[in-house]
Amino acid sequence: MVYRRTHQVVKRLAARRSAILAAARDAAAEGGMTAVQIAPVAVRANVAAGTVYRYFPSKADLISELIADVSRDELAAIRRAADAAPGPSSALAAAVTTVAVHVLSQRKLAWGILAEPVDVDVTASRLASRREIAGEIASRIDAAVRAGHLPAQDTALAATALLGALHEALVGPLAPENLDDPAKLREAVQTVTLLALRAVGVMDARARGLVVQAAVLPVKTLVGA
Amino acid sequence: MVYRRTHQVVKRLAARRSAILAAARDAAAEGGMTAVQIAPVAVRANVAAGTVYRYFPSKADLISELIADVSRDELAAIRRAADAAPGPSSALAAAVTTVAVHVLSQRKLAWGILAEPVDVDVTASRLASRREIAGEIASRIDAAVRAGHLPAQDTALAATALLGALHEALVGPLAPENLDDPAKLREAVQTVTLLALRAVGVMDARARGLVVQAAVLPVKTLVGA
DNA sequence: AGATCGCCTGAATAGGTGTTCAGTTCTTGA
DNA sequence: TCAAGAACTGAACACCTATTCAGGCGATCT
Repeated sequence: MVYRRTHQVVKRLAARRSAILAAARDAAAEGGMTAVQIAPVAVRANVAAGTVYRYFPSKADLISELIADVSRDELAAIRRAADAAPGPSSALAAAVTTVAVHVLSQRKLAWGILAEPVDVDVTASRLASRREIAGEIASRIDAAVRAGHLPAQDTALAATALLGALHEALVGPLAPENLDDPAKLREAVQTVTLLALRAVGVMDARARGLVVQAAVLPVKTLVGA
Repeated sequence: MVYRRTHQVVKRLAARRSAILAAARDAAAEGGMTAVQIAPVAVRANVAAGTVYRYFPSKADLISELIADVSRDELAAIRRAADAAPGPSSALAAAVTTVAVHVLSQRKLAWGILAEPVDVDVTASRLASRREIAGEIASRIDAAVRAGHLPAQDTALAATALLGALHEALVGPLAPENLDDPAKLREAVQTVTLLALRAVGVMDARARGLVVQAAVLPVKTLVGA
């Protein structure tokens, strides 16, 4: 054999793969999942349509991996924010705020990942994504319960409900329009975070305090970006 | 002219139209929106595929009307339940419980109406549906606020968030599995109702009372059906 | 009964996008 | 430089379902 995968080739292949995924992500961020079509994505990634199939068996696989990627980033951000908080309740508040800020800063992408109609089956991947995020939130709620800050409850169901509330309120079809204005955005984030905290049993007054604390870092991050 | 729409014909036309809509609804209830395809729906309704187009300009129109229909029923049920309640807070609890029970009793249909991918554009219709229901919930929250039972808040956003929480927790992909068991079902309804009430600022203890009260009628209705 | 008109039928059509594959280009090691 | 094999290309293909329409059928009124 006179052809072997040299290091250089391996690197180029990996780069192509990332380029295709990045192209898909960009397309989704701009035009939602509808815009993630093989031909356009190929153009963005500077390859031919057929090439995409050398890296992903099917469109479903491409999108699934896109979803997994975005989820991974999201999960990491949530953990980072929560771990930096001083206690279980603030950690929960930080986690919720992080989700809110993230979905708002990439609304089309978030909608695409979460709920937008796609012509291929990506249920499994979406399910996994939700499970990861919901699991993280659930364990934060759990920690707060164990610390005696919240009443005992079905934390899995609560986490799911919280995410549903955030998503629907912030990126769903009824989401407020002018969230491009940083002030409005901040307000929306705080409003839904407050709702979420109260939902799991944080007292109104205490919840308001947590919201303000939690809002400082993520919103700063977002507005700066 | 020797042919005029006689009463009998008008009635038959109306019946056909209803039959087609009913067929679409049945299909959606059984197999989700994916199952709402012109040919199968036509078969269910005992007409030819072409006939569907004598009643609905396009598949999008058919589905839009289906969505509107279901919404109308839903809204009526919510109003009925809320109006029968003794005060604004119970009315809100009743409204939320009604939504929960309804989506649970027709999960596939609800998922189809709300969020399932469809190959035609039904955004407008879905938006209208959500707006109606969210509006009703918002006005119930508003009434409770005005009565001094809840803190002042952005009621529109709160209503949207509540619906998102209910839907995600009860019919979303992470919804618990065995909700066919009436006991589990009742518990799930109560859990999410409790979350919802606390979210808008009802105190934990009071919320628990409202939940139990509100659960009596709708759950009985559901389990009986 | 029969002339007339509209409703119904269902096979054929249309359109759009994921997927394939024969041919071309590039990379490697001798 | 060159043989061998891999990767890439992009036009053609395949498939699926909404939509159409020419012809048949049935209803209406005189």
